Amino acid sequence: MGRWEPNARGRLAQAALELYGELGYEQTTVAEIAKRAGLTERTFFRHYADKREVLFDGSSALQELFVTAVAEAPRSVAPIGAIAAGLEAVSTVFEGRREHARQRQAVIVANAELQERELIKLASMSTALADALRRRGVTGPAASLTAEAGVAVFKVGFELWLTAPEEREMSQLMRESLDELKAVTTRG
Amino acid sequence: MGRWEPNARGRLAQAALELYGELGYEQTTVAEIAKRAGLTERTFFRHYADKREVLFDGSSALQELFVTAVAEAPRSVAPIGAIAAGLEAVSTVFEGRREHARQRQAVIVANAELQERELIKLASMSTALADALRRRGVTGPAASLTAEAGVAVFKVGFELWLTAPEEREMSQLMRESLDELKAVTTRG
DNA sequence: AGTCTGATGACAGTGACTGACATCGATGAT
DNA sequence: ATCATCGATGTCAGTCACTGTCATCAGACT
Repeated sequence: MGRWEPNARGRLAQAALELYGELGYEQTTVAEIAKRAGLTERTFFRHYADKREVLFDGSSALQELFVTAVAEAPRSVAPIGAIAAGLEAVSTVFEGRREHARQRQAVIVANAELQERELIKLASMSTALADALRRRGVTGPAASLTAEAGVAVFKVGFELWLTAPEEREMSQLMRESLDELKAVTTRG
Repeated sequence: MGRWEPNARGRLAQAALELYGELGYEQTTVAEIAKRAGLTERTFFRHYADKREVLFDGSSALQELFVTAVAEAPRSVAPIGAIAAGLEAVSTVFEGRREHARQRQAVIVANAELQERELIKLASMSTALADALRRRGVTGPAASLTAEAGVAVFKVGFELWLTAPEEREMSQLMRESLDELKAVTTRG
C-alpha cells in the first residue's frame, strides 16, 4: 500500500459536496474541506484550480461525450438531428444518478458563484458543439445557433428531469424539449 | 460645489475599463482603479459589489428594456414574435456605441471570470424573459425555451454586430439571426 | 545502498472583500 | 447664525481564496 490513502481527489470532491450542503458554499472554507479529506489546503489547490471547480469534475467528460456523439452522427442527419443524437448519448450517463444530481444541483442553485461556473461550462459545451457542427459542414452563424439551441434544450430537459417523477427517462424529456423548441420557433 | 468631485461611480467605471484594457483584468488591482478615480479601495466596494461588476453597470437597464418590449408586444403576436420585438428594442440602445462595446467586449473575452459574469447576466435575462412570456400566457417549458432561444439569438447577433462592417445595423443582424435559428430548428 | 520521482506538507505572501468606526461638507431646522 | 443630522468617503484591522517556494518521504528503479 502507498504512503497516502488512495483517491485523494475523490475524497476532496466528496467532502466538498457534503460541506457545501451542510454549511453552504460561502460558509465552507477550503481548509475545512481539506481537513475532512485528511489533507491540507495546499493539496486541495493542487487537485482543483479553485473552490468552485471541485463540483465540476465530470463536466469535461460530459462535453466530450456530447461532442463525439454529434460528430459521429450519420452524414445524412441534419445539424439539429446530430444535436438530438448528442442529447441521447448524454442522457445515458445520468441513469441511476438522479439523486446525486439533485444534491449537487441544490448546492449550485443556492449560490451565484457556482451558477456562474456552471454557465461557463455550458458555454464551453456550446462552443465545442459549434465546432463539431462546422466539421460536419455547417457554415456561418447556423453552427453557433444550432449549438446554443442544443444547450438550451439540455438545460431545460435537465431541469425537467430533476423535478420529474422517477419513472420519466431523461432521454424522453430531452426529445420532448427539443420538439417544444421546434414548435416554438415555428409559430410566429 | 460639493465636497467631492461628482460622479464617483462613473469615474470608477471609466478607470476600471481603461486599466483592464491597459494592464489586463487580473493584473489590475482594485486599489489602482480607486486611485485613478481619486478614491479609496473601500469606496470602490461601496459602489460595486466586486471587481467584475464594475463592467456590467448597464445590464439591469438592458434587461428591463428587453422585458418591457416583450411584455408590451401586441397580444396577437406569437411568443417568438414578442422576443423579436424585444430584440428590436434592445438594438436601438446600442446605436452609436459600437466602439465602446468593442472595447468592453475585448476586455471580457480576455478573462474567464468576466465571461462568467456576463453569462450570469444573460441567464438572468433569460429568466426574466421567460417570466414575461408566462405573463403573456405561455405555459410550461415553452416559456423557458423561447426565452433561451431569444438570448441565443441576442448573443449571436451581438457578436455579428461587433465584427460586422460599420454600416450594418444591429436590428437587421438580430432579424437575420432569428431567421437562421428558425431555419435550423426546422430542417431535420 | 543510492538515486530519483511524485504526492504531500509547511510557510510566507498577495489581493479581494468585509465590518466597524471616524470625518466632514452640505442641508435644513431652530 | 448656530446646531443637529445625514450621506459619501476615509481609515484600519481582519478573513480567506489562492500562489510560490522549499522540505519531506515512501516507493520504484538501478
